[in-house]
Amino acid sequence: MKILSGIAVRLTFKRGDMIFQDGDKGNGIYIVETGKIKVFKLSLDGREQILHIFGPGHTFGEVPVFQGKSFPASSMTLEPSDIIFLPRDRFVELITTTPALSMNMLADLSRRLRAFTIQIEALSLKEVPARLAAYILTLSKEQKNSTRVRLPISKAQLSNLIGTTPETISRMFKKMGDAGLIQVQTKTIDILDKEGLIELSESGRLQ
Amino acid sequence: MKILSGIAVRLTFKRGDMIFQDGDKGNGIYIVETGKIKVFKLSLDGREQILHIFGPGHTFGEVPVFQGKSFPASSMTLEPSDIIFLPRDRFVELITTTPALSMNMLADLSRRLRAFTIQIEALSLKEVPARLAAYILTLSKEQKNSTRVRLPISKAQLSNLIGTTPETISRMFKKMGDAGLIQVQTKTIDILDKEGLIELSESGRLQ
DNA sequence: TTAATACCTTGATCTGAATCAAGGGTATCA
DNA sequence: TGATACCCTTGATTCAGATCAAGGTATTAA
Repeated sequence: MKILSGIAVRLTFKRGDMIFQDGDKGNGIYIVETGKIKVFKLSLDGREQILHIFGPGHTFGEVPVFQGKSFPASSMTLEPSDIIFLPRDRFVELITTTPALSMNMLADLSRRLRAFTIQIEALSLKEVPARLAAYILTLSKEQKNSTRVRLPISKAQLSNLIGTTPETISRMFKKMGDAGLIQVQTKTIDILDKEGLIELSESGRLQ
Repeated sequence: MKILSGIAVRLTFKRGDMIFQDGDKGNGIYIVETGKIKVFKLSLDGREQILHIFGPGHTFGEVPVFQGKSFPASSMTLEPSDIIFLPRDRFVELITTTPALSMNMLADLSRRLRAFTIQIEALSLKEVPARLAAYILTLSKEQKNSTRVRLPISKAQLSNLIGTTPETISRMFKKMGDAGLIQVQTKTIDILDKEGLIELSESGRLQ
C-alpha cells in the first residue's frame, strides 16, 4: 500500500481477494491499475451473477458516492491486481471543479446503463445458446474482429456472467461445435461461421 | 404541442403511444409532466421486458445524450401523458453551467444502476414467487407501508416487469393467497403476512 | 351504450436448463 | 514439485415455468 499524491492509495490484492462487499458503505472510487476484477451478486445459496468485469483504466464503486451510500454488489479480483482508491471528498472536489470530468463520469455511467439494458434483455428474452453466441461475438469485436478469440475468464466464471451453469456451458459449446459454428479449445475459440453465430445470438435456436 | 421557454416542447400522448424506439437517435431528454410511461425491450417474437416505469417528475432518455447516440430501449405511454422534451444542446448547457444539476444527474443515473443491479439479481438468482413478493413489498413501501396496496399497472404489464407471463402471475397470486400471505382483488392486494412475504422475497419457496 | 379490445383465469402439456452424480484434467502456491 | 483446490465434461433425472387452448370478464373508445 503506497500513498499517492498525499490522498489516493494503491491497494495490492492477490487473486480472489474481496475488494468490497454488497451492502458495505462506500467512501470513494476505485481504479484498476493492473489486473482484472469482477463485480457480482451472490444468492443466499451461493449462486453468483457477474455484473461487470473491469480491467486496467476502469473505475468502479461510484454508485454509493453519488447515491445511497452502500454498494449494490460485491467485488473481487480475478487476478493479482493493483487498485487505486480515491476518497470520496477528493473525487467530488475533482468532479465539481472539472466540468469535462463530470461529463466523462456521466458518459461512463450511461455506458454501464446501456450494458445493463443488454444484460437484462439477454437474461429475460434470450436463451442460453443466444447469450453464449453474443458473448463470443463481443469477444471477437474486442479482439480486432479476429476469428480466433481468447477466453479472458474461465468457463466457470463465464457461466456466472451469462447466467447459467458450467455443465450447461459445456453442453452448449459442444452443440455449437457440432453445428459447425465454432471450435472450442481450452482457452481459445475459433469462429467458423460468423453469420450463423450472429443469427443464433439474435433469435436463433440451436439444431 | 406547446413551446416552453422558447426551446423546450410539451408533447401530448394518448395511452399506448410510442415516445421513442430502441435504436433511434436521441437528441434530448424527456420529463414526465403528467401520466405514466414504460421503458422496455422487445424480443423478435414480441415478448417484452419492462426496464423502468416513470411518472410525474421523472426524466428519461438521457443515455444517448451522454454516450453512444442511440436509445438502448423503447418507450411508450401507459396512460394519456404530457411529456416535456428538452433538446440536447440546451440540456448540456444547463448541466455544464450548474454543478448541482450535474450532481443530481449523476445521482439519478446511479439510482438507476442500483435498480438495474437489483433487477439482474432478481432475474438471474430468484424465482418468480420471490420476484413477485419483492414487488408487492416495494409497492407497500411506496404507499406509506400500507397493508392494502394498489396495483399501479395491469397484471399483464406486471408480468412483463418481473419477467414472466400473465398465466404464471395468475397462478402465483393464487398460491400466495392459499398460503395466507396475501388476498388479491382486481386492482388491490391486501398483505396478510408481511414477515412471510419478506422471507419469500429473500429466498423462500412457495408451499 | 355498445362493440371491440384487452385482460384474467384455469387446465393440459411441453421443454430448457438446473441439479445430482462421478471421473478425470489442470493450474497454483506453498 | 507435489499437494490441493479448482475446473471441465458427460450422463441421468427433475422441475419451474412457458406455451397452447379456451372461456369468461373488464375497460375503453367510438
